[in-house]
Amino acid sequence: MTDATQVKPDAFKVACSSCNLRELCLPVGLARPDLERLDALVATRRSVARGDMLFRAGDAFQSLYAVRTGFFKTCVSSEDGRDQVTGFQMAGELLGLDGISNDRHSCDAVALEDSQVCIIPYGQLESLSREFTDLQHQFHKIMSREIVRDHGVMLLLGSMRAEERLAAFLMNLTQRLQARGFSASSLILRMTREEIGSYLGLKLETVSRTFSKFQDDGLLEVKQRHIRIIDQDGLQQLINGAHC
Amino acid sequence: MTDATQVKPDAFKVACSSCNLRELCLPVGLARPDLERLDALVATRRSVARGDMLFRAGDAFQSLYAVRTGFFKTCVSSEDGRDQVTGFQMAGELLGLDGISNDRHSCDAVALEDSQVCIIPYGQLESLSREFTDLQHQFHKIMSREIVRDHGVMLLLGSMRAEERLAAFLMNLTQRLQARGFSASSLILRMTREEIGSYLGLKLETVSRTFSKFQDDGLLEVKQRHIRIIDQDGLQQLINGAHC
DNA sequence: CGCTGCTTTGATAGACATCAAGTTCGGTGG
DNA sequence: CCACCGAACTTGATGTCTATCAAAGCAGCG
Repeated sequence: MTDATQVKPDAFKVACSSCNLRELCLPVGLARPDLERLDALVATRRSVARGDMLFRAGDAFQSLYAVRTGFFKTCVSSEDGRDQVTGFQMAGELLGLDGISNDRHSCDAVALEDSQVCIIPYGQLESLSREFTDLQHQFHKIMSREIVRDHGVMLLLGSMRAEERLAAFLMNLTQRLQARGFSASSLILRMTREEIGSYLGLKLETVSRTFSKFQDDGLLEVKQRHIRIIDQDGLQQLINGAHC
Repeated sequence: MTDATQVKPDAFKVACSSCNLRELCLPVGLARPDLERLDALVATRRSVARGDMLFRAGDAFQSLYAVRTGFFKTCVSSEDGRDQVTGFQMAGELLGLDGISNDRHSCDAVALEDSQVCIIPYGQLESLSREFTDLQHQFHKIMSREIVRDHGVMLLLGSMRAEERLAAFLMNLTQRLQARGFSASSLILRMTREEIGSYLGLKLETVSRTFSKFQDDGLLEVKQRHIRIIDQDGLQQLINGAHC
């Protein structure tokens, strides 16, 4: 499908300063001058076809990537073939922070639909954030937020049951979609049941069964990957331990 | 026990530049001039008695903390009383990175034995790392390493069985202890079975049973919190999926 | 010396995994 | 345009692992 020689970044660009994601992405809260310097830094974009990898574990780390359009998953795997989805990323979210620690990426980033990312050369980002306090601080916040998010996932994996996990997952997804102007009640999943299961520490059959149960309980309407949320409060109660 | 009025940081200090943890802590790889500036920044220390909290979720975020002596756990909890240990920290490791995202800490840090931490005022660290490229880069590496570590825990929680989890936990602990000059084969656990269980997504009884099984299988000698590792390779094989 | 908190161990139950068919859907080629 | 194919999904039957409930043992400390 995609021509392998066509690896060159997309020519045309949209500056951060005029990007409609600037309130969700790296530039949050930056003033004019900072923003214009950031424009110069984030000069190139790259398209990633559905199923292709943006980077993979072991690749040399050069840049961070901001999702401009589309949807990604990241997965780590252990020496024996165990595999774990560590996150799903949508527009405005950053990919590649794992690479800083070692100068090598430690996970794979796979596009779950045809996507576009902005390339943020890491060395230049470090330089620029030595100049601009706000950018520096914003970048630190993003890394810290990732740590906090991961702790939330650990809580989920360590202490929740299947229904709670799936409910939490759906609430998180819709929340993020809503922040991007999408409906709070209707969504299309970009990932398979197996990928959801991997993320949530469940088998795909359990994910499927739990979707069915939610439908039976009148919480959702499920048609394959089309989900309509009927009872948001009900889902929230599930997360808040409405068991025992 | 500890006098509540005695909250003032410990007066006497040991400079980063002459600290025996400098190869494990924030100063890794820093040259003389950077190191001396860091000395000025990390001026104060604080003692935390066993069972006391260094900070708790919701506290205003001011500083990072480097463990100088002792042992900590960090835990997050959800609105309903669910609780999850997200990590154990020993000498040279940093605490408080979660706080950057929100200007509030999002987890509790509890001393598991009488401990001492070096206080790293965060605002000053940001200033200094605008001046010193190496310090900036080192700090970013530490945050990134935390993210990578968390992904490893997600893999553990999402895809490993009880024996594998405990084996991985023990191997990780001994590795870190060894890097600090302790024996690779003999250790004293600073945490309860319940805390280990919380971290590993298991109940305390399961942790206890698994210890017993490891002992029966000749992998360990377990006497309460005293652990002697007899068959390191055996443990490693367990982690690498020696099941099925 | 007797608490109290931590740990071990046993018996049972429950949640999720596994194995095994079917079903739906989207894409492809005739 | 329709039929077919394969991937993804659903659903059922069964099994395994871990949680839960319960009781007893151990160890450190006042």
